[in-house]
Amino acid sequence: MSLKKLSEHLNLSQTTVSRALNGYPEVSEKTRERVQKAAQELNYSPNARAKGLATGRAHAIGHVIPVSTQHEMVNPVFGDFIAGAGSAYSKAGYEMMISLVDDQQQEKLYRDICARRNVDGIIVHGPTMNDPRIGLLTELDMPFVVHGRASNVDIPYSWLDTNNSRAFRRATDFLLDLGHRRIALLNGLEFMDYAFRRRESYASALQKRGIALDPALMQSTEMTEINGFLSASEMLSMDEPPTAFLTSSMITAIGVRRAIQAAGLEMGKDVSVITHDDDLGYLKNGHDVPIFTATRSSVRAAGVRAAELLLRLIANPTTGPQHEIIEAELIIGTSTGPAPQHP
Amino acid sequence: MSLKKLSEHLNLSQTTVSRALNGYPEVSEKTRERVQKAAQELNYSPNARAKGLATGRAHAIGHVIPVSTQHEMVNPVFGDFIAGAGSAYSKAGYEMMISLVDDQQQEKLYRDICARRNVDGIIVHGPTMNDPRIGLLTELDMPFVVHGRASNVDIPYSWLDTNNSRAFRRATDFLLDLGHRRIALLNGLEFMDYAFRRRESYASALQKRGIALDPALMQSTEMTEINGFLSASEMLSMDEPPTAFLTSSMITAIGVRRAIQAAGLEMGKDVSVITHDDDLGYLKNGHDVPIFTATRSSVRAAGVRAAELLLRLIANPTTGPQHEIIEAELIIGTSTGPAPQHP
DNA sequence: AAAGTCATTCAAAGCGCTTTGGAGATACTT
DNA sequence: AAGTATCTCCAAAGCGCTTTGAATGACTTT
Repeated sequence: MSLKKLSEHLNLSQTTVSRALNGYPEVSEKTRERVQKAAQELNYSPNARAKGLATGRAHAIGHVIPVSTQHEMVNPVFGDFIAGAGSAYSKAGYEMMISLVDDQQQEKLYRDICARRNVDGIIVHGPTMNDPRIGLLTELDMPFVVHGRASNVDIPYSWLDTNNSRAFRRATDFLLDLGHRRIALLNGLEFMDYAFRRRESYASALQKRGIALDPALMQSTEMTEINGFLSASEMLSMDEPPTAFLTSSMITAIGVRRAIQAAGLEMGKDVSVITHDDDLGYLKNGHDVPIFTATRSSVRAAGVRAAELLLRLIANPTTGPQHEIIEAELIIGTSTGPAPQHP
Repeated sequence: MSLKKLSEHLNLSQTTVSRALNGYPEVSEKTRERVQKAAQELNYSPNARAKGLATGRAHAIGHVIPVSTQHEMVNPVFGDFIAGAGSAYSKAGYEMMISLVDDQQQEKLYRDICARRNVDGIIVHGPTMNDPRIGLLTELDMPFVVHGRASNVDIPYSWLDTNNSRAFRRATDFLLDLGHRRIALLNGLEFMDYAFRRRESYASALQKRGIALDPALMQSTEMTEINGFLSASEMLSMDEPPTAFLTSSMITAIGVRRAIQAAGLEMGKDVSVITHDDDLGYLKNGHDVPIFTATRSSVRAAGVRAAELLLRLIANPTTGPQHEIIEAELIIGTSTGPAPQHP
């Protein structure tokens, strides 16, 4: 069913039918209703490509997901972020276009996407320090919003980020207040900007209390259950093991819990654990009482807001770069307790 | 940079430039090289919408993800499936278009997608029994591949599925061979076809050995850590608790492990656990030795193969429906052992 | 030398929509 | 009654590409 056929069927011009369906005022209400009814009945939906060509807008947003070739791993938060963003898009009548790209050929892919013009904007995932994509997209004049931030990038750009610094400072302080002095950090890969920020604020919180950093208590790996288990097991078998762990994801924390139990210790009593919790749908942190004390920030909500921000940016191209920061809540679970007293 | 500008720049017609870039033979090699060089330098990529309009092909595949409004949850395997499919698409020069839809308005969305013509094919996720989408897409004449199968749908259609029946029969038999008689099943929601199949084969394996089904040992929930923990805790406190668990996902199994430990029991000795393992990137089942005995089948690989199958279907529209079945491997970890002997 | 082939190239139509710049009909002024 | 404003509606151009059908010139063939 094309506009042409529909208009012939109605004995109207394509102009009138188009205007009737798109809500223009130069059409009588009677005609509009007649047109809408027929469109419904004949299941007419305008051809998106033709519409895009004519209007110059694709009504689609691109998400470019970096896939490191070494790890062949997709960040597990990605599914929830997409779910959030997707719901915002469908409300606004936008499509979501996803491209995977390995780190090598980022620039080419971004250039292609922009040249091909089948998205009106881009969400940049997984920013790193000095991320080159920000300069590139600015130069290519493509609206974009970064999920996260990129330290050391000094041109202005739009972003939406969890306040990782604040969250990890609070978490570290919380453990310090409980008397912990040997606090381990199981961080994500630190070329990722958020991981870099988390380490910085962990470090500064310790130093503010005059506690020297111990590199043996700081790990930076992919955030998997196994890595949490391995790192924690190793640290727990040290001469002076940590009394608390600060981890970057629920999955890592689950690995830490396993290591604690394997070492014959009790979580929340012998060893405390705080984790960041992205509030993933399939990985709820307990039901009534949270299991892990955690800094919680819904990545799904972040997806919604990032999408909305980008859509606003596209609608009003003159407004400059926008920022949004999301504060994580510190929720108290059963995984933390006072540092054990040594005789 | 448009074709028109490029051709003016080269003093050639649009026809010739288009043909040169698309590999048609009616162009001299010298001209072709000149055109390709200029296109490269000026960073020309044809406008995807215009190309699509002219050729009638979108060079994009749609993935429609069901999001149950009650649960607001995205299946965690989705990220890995997409990663697999996406890599196949980018190799073939296709885009991936993702739509989220809540169960209510499925039909309308599918009709719209087909009418709007901005995808050349669709991957159907999460088939249920009697899934109405299969009939609908067949009627709308849109190429599609189902990830999974739909029992009770009798029209032919293309699908790719893990052999869930075989996997769960083997897993159940494995536990039976170890002497277990009270085997619990923590299944996914059973309106999903794969969950239905899994239960059927679990049940038939038990019955084949003359063991009556105990409804108290069969749960069907969303596959979360919490649900695994809650179901297992409840069952372990029964008068006659199960000596083994069969779970539908690693995440559930992790919850079961927690319940076992919380009950003061040892996994692999007091209680055995077998799980299905989708081989997700961020949830590896151990490193050298698997933690859980599991039926393993990479959902990422399934994504690659489903995408390839659909692309083949689109390229050769005359071939009838195609099927692909993926066998899960049974891998032995430390979570299983002989049934404990009661005095 | 005329006719036929072949290799290159081009002008123009068409994909399905939006949008510009009227045109015709009706209602309102004076 | 003519003049003007207001409603409705339409024909046609244009978005950036592919593709058809034809033209051009060089080279063979008769």
